[in-house]
Amino acid sequence: MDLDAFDYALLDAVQRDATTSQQNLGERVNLSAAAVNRRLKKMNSEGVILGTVARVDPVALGYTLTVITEVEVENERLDLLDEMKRAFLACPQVQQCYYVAGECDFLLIMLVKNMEQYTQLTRELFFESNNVKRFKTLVSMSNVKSELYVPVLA
Amino acid sequence: MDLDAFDYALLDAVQRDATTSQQNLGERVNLSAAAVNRRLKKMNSEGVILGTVARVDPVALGYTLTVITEVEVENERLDLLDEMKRAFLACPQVQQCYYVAGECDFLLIMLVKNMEQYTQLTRELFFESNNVKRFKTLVSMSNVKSELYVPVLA
DNA sequence: TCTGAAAATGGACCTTT
DNA sequence: AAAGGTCCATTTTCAGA
Repeated sequence: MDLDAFDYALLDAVQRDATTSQQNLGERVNLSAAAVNRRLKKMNSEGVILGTVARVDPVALGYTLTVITEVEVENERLDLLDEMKRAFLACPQVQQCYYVAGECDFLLIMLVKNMEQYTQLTRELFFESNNVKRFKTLVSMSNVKSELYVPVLA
Repeated sequence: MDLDAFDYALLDAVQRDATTSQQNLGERVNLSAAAVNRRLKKMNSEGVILGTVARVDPVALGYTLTVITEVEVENERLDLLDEMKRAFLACPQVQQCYYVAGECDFLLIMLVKNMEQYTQLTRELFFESNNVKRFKTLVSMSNVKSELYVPVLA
């Protein structure tokens, strides 16, 4: 799908605040509300817009700790890696998981309530997998920035 | 603010899909649409819900590379760290930034179109700062998971 | 919890390029 | 055809009784 300047402007706006009315969006980008509606609908169905979600404050739910874990695997056999990916995907405390090139293999960003919960999770995710050679834990002292905004300019 | 089981159910739902109507949400959690409206409004104003945003597919906008950078600083003076934080915050390609305890100091997750763009960004963000001792780059080969969902159960 | 007004969405239809 | 605009019906939101 190819996108024009109107689409870019809309993507920028809805990534910042998806509650803005189509009327209001239209006024900003110089388009009728109906045209905005059509474009958003299309970008949704084409998968440019993956979805619309509420962002929740982790602290309000007791998740005061962000932990970053670098995981090194024992064996890079595809079926073993897939099994690990599945386990990470299924774990709600894993917010993000990247499979990376280089010395470590997986990088996880986890949200936990306290260190005990993290310890428990390491047991389930790392020790029981039998394919983790070692892992390194980094604890976040401050979440300077945490968003999924995709730049539309530049 | 304290939250009950209804709030939890609502937070779970709107984090997955914020386009669901309050009517529909009410049916799922056994509450009238008006009650759902009041609760969501309250959680928004109290900051439990930080906002509602559209999630965009980075690839659709040409961002095919996710790069993770571990930054080690030269000097931990607060004003210097704040200046760095500000630079990271202001850079749209930096999706996430954590200030961490341990051997490295900042962990960044960046979205770039290609390696040239990354090289350019390292110049702006690291070399020009004069406070970066060294940095290590990890390239993501697959984004196994990438969301900001906060678990409501467990 | 119910009711109702105001707002928002999304389709139909016509016009322009 | 493809995309915009206007109009209109339906749905949704949200406040007051």
